[in-house]
Amino acid sequence: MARGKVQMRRIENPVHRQVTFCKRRMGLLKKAKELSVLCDADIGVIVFSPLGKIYELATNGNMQGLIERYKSNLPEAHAESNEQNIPQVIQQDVLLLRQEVDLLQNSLRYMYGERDISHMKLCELQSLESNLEVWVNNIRSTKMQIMSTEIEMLKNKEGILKAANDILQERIIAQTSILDVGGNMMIPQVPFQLTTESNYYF
Amino acid sequence: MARGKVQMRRIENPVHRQVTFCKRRMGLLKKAKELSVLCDADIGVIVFSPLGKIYELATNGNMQGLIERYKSNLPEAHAESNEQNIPQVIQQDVLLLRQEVDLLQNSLRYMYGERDISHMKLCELQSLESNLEVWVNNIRSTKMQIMSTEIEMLKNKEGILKAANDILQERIIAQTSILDVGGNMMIPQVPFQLTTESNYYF
DNA sequence: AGCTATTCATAAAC
DNA sequence: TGTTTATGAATAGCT
Repeated sequence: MARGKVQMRRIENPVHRQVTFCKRRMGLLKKAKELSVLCDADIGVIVFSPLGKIYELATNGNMQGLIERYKSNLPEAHAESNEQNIPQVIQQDVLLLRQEVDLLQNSLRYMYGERDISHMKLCELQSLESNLEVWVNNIRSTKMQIMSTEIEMLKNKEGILKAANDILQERIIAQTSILDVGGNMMIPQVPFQLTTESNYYF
Repeated sequence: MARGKVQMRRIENPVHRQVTFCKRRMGLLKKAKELSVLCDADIGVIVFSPLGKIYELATNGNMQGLIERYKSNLPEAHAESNEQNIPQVIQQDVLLLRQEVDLLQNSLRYMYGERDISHMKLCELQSLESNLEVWVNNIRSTKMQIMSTEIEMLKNKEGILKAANDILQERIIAQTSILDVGGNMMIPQVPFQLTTESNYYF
């Protein structure tokens, strides 16, 4: 409700969620007290945190009595055991999650493939296009960074291998001269190539 | 809370009290629902009106279960009873759907605002970039279509105006010749230009 | 935990 | 009760 409208869905960031839980829980209990005082009503509020901790408010100071009063005035629809009700609750959860999945898939479909932009106005398309261009540019520069790192690494590797190669060549030449005393075995003209051109990612 | 600060005491005027009760009760239940959704909490609210009427909200859809859980006051009780009573198939469904939702939300997060692409792999960026390019191209061709239509329309308008212009010029010339009998008033060399270049949208 | 810029809730009036 | 409006409250995002 401040600094931006909040979406009515579970807050994914656990820190934000905890902070919001704390703040809004206080707000809720305050509102309940106010309603009770202003309108002379008895109110009970029970809050289970996601971790199972209980916060409660009973404006008459007695939650048990309030619950008894509630039960005694209950329409008998709720009186049955909860063993049948819980699966219903879960079924509701499943239904909600399915809807959520549908919604998200639709959004993604819009973002990726099936973009029915035919109904958009020219200025909206203009704005969309430039936003996407900024985005693509960000992606390109990130790609460039990654590739630069890769190239740097490969160059280092190449240097190391070249040095090793040189050393090995000298060693081979030395050994050849020793073994070749009195003989005429050829010294290899082409050294063992341990390095190749770097593979760029295009 | 509006049109003057409200005193935190029982509202004496019965009409005002009833109106406030109705409004604030709705607000309280709304707040409870919001807290439940945003912070993944189970909440129960019971309100007894001054006349004894009951209003209730149980965010898990089952006030009885919530009261049981409250009475037992055992944070584990809820989870245990769930695991005992709910078929594992359903639990798996819920788990899978939750994972699906997470996955989709992550994808959307990429697509929309939080474009922290620094952790993405090169191939992912590659794919993202080409998707966006396709998208931008779609937008451009849609823009072109819109602009073509606009240009066509403007050209038509131009033609109509030019024709009107011609007619008006002829009429003016005719009138001038009539009025100019015996006089030497100048015939306008530059006709009234009713057309201009089309305004393109660049 | 405290501070604002915002959004939200709602008292009053109809 | 539903709607509108002016205003006080709640609170999201930061620090």
